Amino acid sequence: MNYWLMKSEPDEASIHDLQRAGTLPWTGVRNYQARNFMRDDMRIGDGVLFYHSSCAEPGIAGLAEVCSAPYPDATQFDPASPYYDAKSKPDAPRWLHVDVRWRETTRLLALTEMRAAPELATMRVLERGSRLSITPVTPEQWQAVLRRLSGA
DNA sequence: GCCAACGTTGGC
DNA sequence: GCCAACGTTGGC
Repeated sequence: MNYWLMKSEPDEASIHDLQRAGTLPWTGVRNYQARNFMRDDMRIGDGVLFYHSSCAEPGIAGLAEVCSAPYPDATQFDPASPYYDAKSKPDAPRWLHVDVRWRETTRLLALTEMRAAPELATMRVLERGSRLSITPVTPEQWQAVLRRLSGA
């Protein structure tokens, strides 16, 4: 069992969108490191910290879980999609993704609070210059986030 | 394989 | 909108 932090712009897909939909395909990842995490290291049932980015109040907005094996991202073959990749061929898809299932919409654990929390200081997403949309989370970090969200 | 130019991310 | 950080591209 692994844990992850996954960034989404709430304008594109918020935790509320995920709650409504139940599950969503995590389309649009166009970074090799993030893709490799999904392709090589994610397992069904892995825990996901759902993070809102590029918005007024960035931070962790809920909990989710990986609910599919990796499979090709259809948007890479769609010329009308902003995620279209002309160099990717259907017989050798370059981009793939997993599906994610809603678990809980939490209070917002704001980025400012995350930065101020000593027990979260090691989180990859907080590293200077970190832009990766998917980062691994340790079991200790996961537990620390849950403790903080439960107000303990 | 180097590396400059360029593009993107994302907080502020 | 700014800009630091960093990934990607492409000429050589």
